[in-house]
Amino acid sequence: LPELPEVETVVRTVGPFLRGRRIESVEVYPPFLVCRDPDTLRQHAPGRTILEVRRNAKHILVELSGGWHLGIHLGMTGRLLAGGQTTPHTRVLFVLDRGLLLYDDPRMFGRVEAWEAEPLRRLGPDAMAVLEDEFVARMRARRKRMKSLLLDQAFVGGIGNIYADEILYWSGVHPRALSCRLSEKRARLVYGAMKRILGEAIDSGGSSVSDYVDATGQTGWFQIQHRVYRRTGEPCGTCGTPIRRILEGQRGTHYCPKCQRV
DNA sequence: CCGAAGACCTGCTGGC
DNA sequence: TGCCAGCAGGTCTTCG
Repeated sequence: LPELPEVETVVRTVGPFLRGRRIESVEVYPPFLVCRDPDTLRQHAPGRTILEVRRNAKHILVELSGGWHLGIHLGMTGRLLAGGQTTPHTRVLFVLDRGLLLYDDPRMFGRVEAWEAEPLRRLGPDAMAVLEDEFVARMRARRKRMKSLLLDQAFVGGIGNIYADEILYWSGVHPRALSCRLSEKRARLVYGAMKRILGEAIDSGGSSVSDYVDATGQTGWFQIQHRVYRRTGEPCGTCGTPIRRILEGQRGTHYCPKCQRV
């Protein structure tokens, strides 16, 4: 469930439960794809206190006492659960001084790792934090198809396949439009759509889970009404033209051929 | 620089 | 009803 709004919801939901907790022990389960270095995690996480839980783009950073960090990425199907029962998909289990923290992930594309220093990543500015002028300037300086650019985490961090399609729909931009060809005005529309759509998704996820510690954001996630994503053949909500599906950068891409002509 | 293709995985669904 | 290709919210590497 993991694009920026879902990760933000997880952090807001699970963060308050974790803050101040002490990690007593860690269990890592084979085949060690999610946690590829179980020894480091088992050696350095127990005994430390969780100071802070933060989000950067789609990454969750858990700040531990003594300068260590947990880096968590949910991949495609990862879930971070406070409390609850282990499942056949539980890959990492943290025993806390009060309660449990589970990382579940059927497809195992996610990652749970321990780092001594804060990990450096080839990551652009966070999509909710980037300033408009910077976003617009960098977009127009690149020559790349808009769908691929929005998905490029080194350009801006946090946008995934669903929100990329929705952002382009709301700003009237064709997924294959070249970023350098957008007018400044149009680029600002893309920025505005990005902030509005991600912000609404965060509000929706956050409001529906409030203080519910063992939720992961799913509840908020499914309340969101997509206008083009996975609506191939359905009439566009604006003009009625059937939504089209193409492949762009190996990702399923949905758009309205009439409303998105830029 | 760019884009395409394949790899990494399991699980659900849509069409026959 | 049952089966299987195709597809899935992400990223990484290799190759042309």
